[in-house]
Amino acid sequence: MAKVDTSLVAHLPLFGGVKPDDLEEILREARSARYPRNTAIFEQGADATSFFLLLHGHVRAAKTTPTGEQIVVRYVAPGETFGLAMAIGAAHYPATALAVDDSVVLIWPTAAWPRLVERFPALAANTLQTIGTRLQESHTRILEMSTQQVEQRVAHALLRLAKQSGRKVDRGIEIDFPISRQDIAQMTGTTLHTVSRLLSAWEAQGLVESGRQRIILREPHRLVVLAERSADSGAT
Amino acid sequence: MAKVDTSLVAHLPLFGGVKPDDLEEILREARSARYPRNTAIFEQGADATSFFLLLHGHVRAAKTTPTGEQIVVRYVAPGETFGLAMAIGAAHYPATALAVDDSVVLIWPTAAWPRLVERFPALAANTLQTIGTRLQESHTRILEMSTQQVEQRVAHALLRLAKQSGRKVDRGIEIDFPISRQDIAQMTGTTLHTVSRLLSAWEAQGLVESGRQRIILREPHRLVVLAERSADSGAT
DNA sequence: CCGTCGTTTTGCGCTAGCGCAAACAGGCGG
DNA sequence: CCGCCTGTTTGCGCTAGCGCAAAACGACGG
Repeated sequence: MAKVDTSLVAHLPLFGGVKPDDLEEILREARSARYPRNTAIFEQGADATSFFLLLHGHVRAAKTTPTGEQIVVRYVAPGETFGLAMAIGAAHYPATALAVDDSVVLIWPTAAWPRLVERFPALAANTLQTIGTRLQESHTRILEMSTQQVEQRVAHALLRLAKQSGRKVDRGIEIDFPISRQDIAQMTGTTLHTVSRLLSAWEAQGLVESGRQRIILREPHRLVVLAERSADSGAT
Repeated sequence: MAKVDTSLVAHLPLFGGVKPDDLEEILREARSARYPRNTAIFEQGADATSFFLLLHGHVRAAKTTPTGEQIVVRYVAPGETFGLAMAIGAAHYPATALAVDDSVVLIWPTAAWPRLVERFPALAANTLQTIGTRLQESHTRILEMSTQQVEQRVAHALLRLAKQSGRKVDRGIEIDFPISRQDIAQMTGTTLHTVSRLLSAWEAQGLVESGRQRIILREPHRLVVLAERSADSGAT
């Protein structure tokens, strides 16, 4: 079904140390699918029947509390895997995945994972690496939430998004997918109101330029300074 | 050097699916060491020369910011691995490990990991599982920090500690290692003052009993109720 | 038994950021 | 072109929890 050229994915971390022929075999087990903007790829709590590799687009992974509050776990960029519930021994997806942009993914059945790992141990090693990196990032996020003010956290979040999915435009660096104030609030543990106020203030200072689900960093360097600042003085 | 009986560790998750003979071989590569209470096992930022398996005692993994603030990443219980920097592709330890109680650990040189994984792929799979679980827990913690009040977070933290390392005593469940108000604050993203106030209030209500680096949950069930509560009424 | 040091308790004032509410704006479908 | 829907902005008041400070406590070594 899926006719994916190996050269498109061979360089991805997931396939590091995998021989071309093997890669071909691995890809044979996958199918590809397209998800239009704002469609769910899987829901939190659903059976983890598949795992995914994002080829194009952007996906938001979000976790919901029993009472309905949400946090954004991460944004998935092209080339990254997601929905790896099985690799970590979970039978159900721990989060919801939503295509925030028209997206194309490769899909493997969860059931294929044990066999693949046995035949190609590099997959396990690479995945371990990936998950480990994410764990690190989670810890960093916890550290930030524990020790930094909202302003610093939001600045860091924007800088990270720009680094991961920034597109150079004439005015600066634009975050390359639709993202709302609410989303940013859910990444940083604050409210959309506070994010809105911050962005307004930053816009007035020429630090950013933003609109509906759209943010451009005009002066990344000044934003870095702001993000680094510990807990002192106010506006310029 | 280390004469560790395989039967002591064979049942641990890390060695799931490893044959007894293989286990013997794996253990031959390890040495054991004892760390007295309040000694560092490794420091954040140091070269990740070894990885560890805790046999007895308790270890606190903590991360420090450039400005000196700390958070507790987790408490390691006997049977758990720690210092897995290499498995996740980090050359340096991302946190500091401190023996909070007299502790005994098995130590493998980081350099042995690739070879071990190659010979015993189950190790990689098991470690992936472990790291995956920790990632989940991190996300849960982020969710809590984003959506819950301090009181709920502290209650959850205590319940988790009790579950992981609780010892049944006549009065209730005691957390089985020395832990200060400050430590709990660093686990929940608050201050030792606030934790102290909460514990005082809970003690007055007979929920807990506590002293210097010592906490006993007297009414775990009522604490669960408290932890679950969303954001409403006050004291009894 | 006493002194010392780390931990805990508690009071008090303050403020970052939340919560609510209402107005506003931009893009899309009809 | 109009109306609607979703996202954004902004004002206002409030409070959870922080930060500082000081005192009390308790364990341990000498």
